Amino acid sequence: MPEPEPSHEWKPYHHGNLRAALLTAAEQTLRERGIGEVSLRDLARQTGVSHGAPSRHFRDRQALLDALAAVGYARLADEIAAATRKADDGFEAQLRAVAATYVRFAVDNGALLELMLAAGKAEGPDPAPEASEGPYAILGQLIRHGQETGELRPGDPERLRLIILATFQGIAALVSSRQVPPGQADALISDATALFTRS
Amino acid sequence: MPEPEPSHEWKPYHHGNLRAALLTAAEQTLRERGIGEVSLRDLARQTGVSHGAPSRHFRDRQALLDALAAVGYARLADEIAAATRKADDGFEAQLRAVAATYVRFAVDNGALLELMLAAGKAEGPDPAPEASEGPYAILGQLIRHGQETGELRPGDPERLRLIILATFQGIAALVSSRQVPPGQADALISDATALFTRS
DNA sequence: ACCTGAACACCGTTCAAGT
DNA sequence: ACCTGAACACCGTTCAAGT
Repeated sequence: MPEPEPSHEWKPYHHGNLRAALLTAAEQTLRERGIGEVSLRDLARQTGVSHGAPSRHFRDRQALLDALAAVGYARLADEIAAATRKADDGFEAQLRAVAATYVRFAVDNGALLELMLAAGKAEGPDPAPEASEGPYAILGQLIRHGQETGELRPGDPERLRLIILATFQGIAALVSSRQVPPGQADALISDATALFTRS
Repeated sequence: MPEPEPSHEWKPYHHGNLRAALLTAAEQTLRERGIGEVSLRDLARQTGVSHGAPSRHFRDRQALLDALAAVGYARLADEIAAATRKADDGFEAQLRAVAATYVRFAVDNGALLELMLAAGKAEGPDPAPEASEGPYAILGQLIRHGQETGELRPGDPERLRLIILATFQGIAALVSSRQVPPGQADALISDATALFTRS
């Protein structure tokens, strides 16, 4: 007896969306086994498709990794936006919340974050969002607001943004590379934040 | 006519030191073509040796990369030590010199530094030196000295060390990942240093 | 349009064998 | 002690061919 007819005309062989399935599998492999273990052939096996199929959706391995990095940036931006909305009890608390979110993301998604930062160094198009959007834009807005209300020290806001970003990113890197235990992160973030707000 | 006798008894087949030759070739390949292109087989070809030979000196590919990271840490420590010796015109200048050296190292040896930082996350033994030695020790000494003479703000020296280290490392990461043009690094370093020294 | 499957040129790792 | 060379199980990428 025949299979029930698929709802309509063309239907992908195995997936409604092989592309999405590959990305999901890739992120899981990245998390569990590290970037070196992410191979197109293995992802094809995991999603039940022949080893040549992924090339329809990603020109090569790097294209898949770039797409994964873009997913990571979108998620980080969401998390930071959510954290700032939650911490509405003052400017310094919001700044701390941004940092804490960044550090937590770095700890929970170490390999993914590494991929996101490394993608910027390659030749191809950078999957990182522009400074005007994504996770960094929120920090920029926060800094301008803090300077307007006098809760943040004065000075070139762009340079201040970069220093704050560098410090938070550096703390995240120290925690993520286990040079600093995660439990110490909050104290470090508080110290650093106080450094910036204290005029 | 016979080859001139080698000076004495045993002589390695092709090298006085295959290990060193492999590391040199690896660093060059790392710099010119990126970490993904560093393969044991290719290094064996470059050094004129069979593809199985490297395993006598490095158990596997990761062991070679770890050794390369250790070389990097040693060189970074040397450069930072040299920079602080040179900049003997006051505490703040020394602190700036350390940061500038770190950033320059990151720009000149991007892939190597990435390797150094990534090695800490793997399972095996970390090639990074202890906090009591290597590049980070110099920063610790500098900070203690700065606090004693009152040129650096007071506070837990270990936490201050970590924040300063994080900030410098973060600036280096921003420059290295091209989120900040190299020409802007010095201004950023000066701003950050002033933030730390100004009580 | 989307996927298959063979083909090619690469890997890392292991291991008996040579010197 | 140190290296060779074959063997094995993997890769990424390409491309004619199928549905």
